Amino acid sequence: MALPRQDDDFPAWYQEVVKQAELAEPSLARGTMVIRPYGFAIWEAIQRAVDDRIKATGHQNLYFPMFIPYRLLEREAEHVEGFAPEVAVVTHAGGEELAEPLVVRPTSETIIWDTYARWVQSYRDLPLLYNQWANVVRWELRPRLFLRTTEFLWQEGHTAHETADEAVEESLKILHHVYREAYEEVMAIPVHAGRKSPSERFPGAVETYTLEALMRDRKALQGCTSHYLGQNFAKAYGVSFLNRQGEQELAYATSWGLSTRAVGGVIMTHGDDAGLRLPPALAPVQVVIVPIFRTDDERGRVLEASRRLADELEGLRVRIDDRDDLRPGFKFNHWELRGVPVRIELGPRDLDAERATLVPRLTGEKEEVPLPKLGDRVREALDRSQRGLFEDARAFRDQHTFRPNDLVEMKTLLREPGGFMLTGWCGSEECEAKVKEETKATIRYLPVEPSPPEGPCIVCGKSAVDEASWALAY
RNA sequence: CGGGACGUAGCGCAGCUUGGUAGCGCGCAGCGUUCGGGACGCUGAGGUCGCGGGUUCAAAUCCCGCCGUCCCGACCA
Repeated sequence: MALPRQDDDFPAWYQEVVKQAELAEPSLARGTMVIRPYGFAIWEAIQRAVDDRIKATGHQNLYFPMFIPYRLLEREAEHVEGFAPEVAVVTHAGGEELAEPLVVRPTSETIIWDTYARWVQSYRDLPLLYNQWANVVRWELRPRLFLRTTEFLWQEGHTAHETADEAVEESLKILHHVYREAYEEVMAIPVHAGRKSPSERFPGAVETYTLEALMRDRKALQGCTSHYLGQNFAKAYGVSFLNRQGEQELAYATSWGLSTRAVGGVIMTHGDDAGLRLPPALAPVQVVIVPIFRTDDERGRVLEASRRLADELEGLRVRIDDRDDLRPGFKFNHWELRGVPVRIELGPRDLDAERATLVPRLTGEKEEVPLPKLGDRVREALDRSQRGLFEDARAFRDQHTFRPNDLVEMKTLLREPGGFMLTGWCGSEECEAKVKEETKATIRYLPVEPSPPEGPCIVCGKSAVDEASWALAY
């Protein structure tokens, strides 16, 4: 019943919230999950936020199949090397062994670029600005609900461009105007936009951009990726076009994705010991009205007033919890666990005084509001919750961002209190690997534009080429 | 895949050492009393004891094999 405390056991807290709030549960095949209606509603709200912005930036949705001939995967060397270990392969179907095995897509660059080859002949055919909502499968070793499941839902955008500049611009546009906005304005999760180090890059990418957020256990979560793929996939799959100079040229690619992992980010960014705290823009239920009564007479009065109130809150997602068999205290806990931003208590005492009791999930403080003012106050409380969750998360993140002077200090800070560590980095993979070996921290992001910081590499002491942000990560 | 823990009712667990009628709490159903921070009483339903094999008159319990889950590590959106 009671949740484990976050400070005592964060992973146990997380699992219990997901289960008790009825977001999702593990299913039969290892690492798969059933997303329950309440959890799926949160995902749908994220989808809407992302999809609207994808379309607003000029993209169209389409759909590619989930089965990809194995040989297609093999054409891009880096790509196959990166994904082969975690790919599920179908060898039998229709009661027979297949002449050619099919992979269940771990991502769709291969089939999409193989198709694009037939769609692109001229610079006039470019750009292709397409996105698909799909499920993908990656055979992960250690699954975790929402954060890392064998099958997950996501969108993957795949664009083809005439020039490298245009493709780079596209991948950054998506990062900032689609993903960052969805994260910060809708999910109320503050993020750092950055660039991945070569060792953390997507297999086959020239550059991988990322949004990184800090969870309440002080571990970082990668919120999405946006890749500039250069001409690698065009070359592997033969996507060439006649350019403005009349020469054959390979198209420039981007791909970018945001997955159901984002739901996990919402849980771990905002949740507290009482359960979820959902930003109103995302909350399947924004306002819950809990009627309080003893006698049948009171029940009639209070329920009627509740319905009137719900009507007045038109346009908001309002729910009246009129279950007869449960007492108010139980309902309070029930909806707090589910993160509903605003609760309104309505009982005989309130009605007699022509007021209602309003309780924002953000603060938990009860406020008595005269009925005529309630509509305005509810909307105000929702606005305040949306902003408050974001501000809280940002303050938490900033309080957990440090600039250690040496590796020893960084190691100490990573352990307690934890968070993002900003340091100079010389750019060598050896130094990166050494930090990982000694602290388990990895480079979460580098600035989008490389800008050598003052001071040396925290590992080797040579001059730094980049400011790296290190953290323990999911 | 390596190290550790664990699989018994929907959930959490006891029972196993020393083989012999499968139990407790929560939840669930019915009825009644309750109702402003996780109510209570009575009655009741619910079990291939993870799966397969072995030992035995008899296996949740002992033996062998397998499967799965969780935690820690390597891989990762």
